[in-house]
Formats: sequence, C-alpha cells, structure tokens
Amino acid sequence: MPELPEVETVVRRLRRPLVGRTITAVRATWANSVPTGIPHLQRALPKRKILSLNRRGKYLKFDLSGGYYLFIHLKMSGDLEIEGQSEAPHPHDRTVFQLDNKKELRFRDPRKFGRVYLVKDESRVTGKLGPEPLTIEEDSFLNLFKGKKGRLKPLLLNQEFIVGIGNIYADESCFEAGIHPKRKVQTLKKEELQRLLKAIKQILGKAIKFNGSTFDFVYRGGGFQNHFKVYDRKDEPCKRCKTPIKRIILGSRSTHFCPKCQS
DNA sequence: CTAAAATCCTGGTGGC
DNA sequence: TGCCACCAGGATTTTA
Repeated sequence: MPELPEVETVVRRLRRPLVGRTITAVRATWANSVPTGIPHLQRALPKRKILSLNRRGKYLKFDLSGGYYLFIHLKMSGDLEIEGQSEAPHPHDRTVFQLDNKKELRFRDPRKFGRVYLVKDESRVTGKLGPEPLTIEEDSFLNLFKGKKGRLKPLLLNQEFIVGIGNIYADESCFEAGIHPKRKVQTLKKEELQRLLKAIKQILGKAIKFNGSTFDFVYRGGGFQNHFKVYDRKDEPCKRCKTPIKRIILGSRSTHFCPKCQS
C-alpha cells in the first residue's frame, strides 16, 4: 500500500544513514523479489558506494558507484529497516544489504510483492513512468488528459499516466476536488482539472507532513490515516455534509466517495 | 482500442 | 475456540 507519501517518508528516513556507505554483501531468500537476479546482485553490488538516494514515483532509487542503479518497490507490504548485523533477523526479510559499518539494510516484505532491481540502464525500470505529481506544472497536467478516455480514477492509478497515486490518495484527491471518481475524463472541464491538480498536490503534501499513512499490520508509516475523509469510511458521515460515504468497486478497486459532494 | 479479470502473496477478519 | 473461505491491493499479464 505504500504510495508516494509513504515512499517519500522512507527515503527521507534512510537517506542520512545510507548515503556514503558502501555495500559489502547481499543475502536474498526469495528469487521472485529480484527480477534482475539474486546472483547478479551478489556479484555486482559488493564494494559499491551509495552516492544518493531518491524517489521516482513509488520506487526508491539508489545511485551507486560504477554506474549502477538499485531500485526497490515496496508494493503492498514492503518496508526497509537499518539494523545492526548482530540483531536477530526477521522472518520476512527477503533481501538484506550488508553495509561497511556493522549495520545492514533489510528489505522486509511479508506478502512478497515487493521488487528489487539492479540495472545500469535506469530506463529499464522507470522508462515508461509518467510525470511526478508534486512538481508538474498546470499546463503539462492539463495536456496529459488530451485524447484520454475512460473513468477518472483508473487513470489516476495508472503509473504511465502520472506516478505515485494509489488507491487511498486517488479517493482522497477526488473528494478534495469534488469530482466523482467515475467521471469520464473527456467530460472534465479545465476548471475541474485545475481543481484536481491542486487537490492532488495538497493531499500528497499533507500526507508527507504526517509521514504517510500507517496501514494494517505491516507498514509502519505516520499519522495521515487519521485524516482520511473518504477512504475506508464506508457508511460513515461525510466530513463536509454528513451524507454517508459510499463504497463501490471501480476498475476492480474499492472506491470511496461522497455521493453529495462529488459529481 | 478499452476494460475487466487473473495473477502474485499472506495476515487478518468474519462467519459458523 | 478453531477452522476456513475470503479479502486487501500495485502492477503486470491475460482474456474478452
């Protein structure tokens, strides 16, 4: 469930302790977690220095010495922890990066959806991704919708259209903009799209301030879940008008909205 | 072309 | 209390 704000929170937490460190060894226990191959990781990663750590969409991007990039996608249940090499390993540790300071970066992922990629050509991982919602200009955002069809929410979830927005923040953004998630995008007026971009930036920004949302048993984020206005609030009163929040399935995703405030 | 469904996964939940 | 079917969901792949 980690979306843009949660990944951003993880990146900010890890940047200081990781940048400048050198990877000394790699352990990995689940082959599907590493599409570019565990042996490749173990061969190519040792002695590489972490030059920088950033976020691209929902990916963590490690810039390494020697022209390599390490990408990690947390998907549903992934999390990253820095712990001492002597600390007991966790049963859900899938890939562990040993560091040159007696510590290690542990990629913990109960549901095994998360992925680790080691590449020299970063476009192999991020080549098809859409623009970043926090920095996109209004004109570019409006242009994204030219010639697009379908319902609004599935488009917002499409990472080739725009990155970083997942099920929670799509619902919250639609509510904040007062737009029904089922609206056909061709019918959206310029003024509505302007409102939508403002809503997206506001919601994502606020979620980052709260260090993201804490989800179920796995992901330890921040406190934004206490500020949800529609997500996971089926039948509860709308914070704006008291009308019960509705839950439908849209694009095979649970979708929450206020039938009165959103049209 | 679009859209929906299946796929990968496991801990939590609700029903009995 | 115990068992079990079912659900959640990001992104990709398959089917309609």
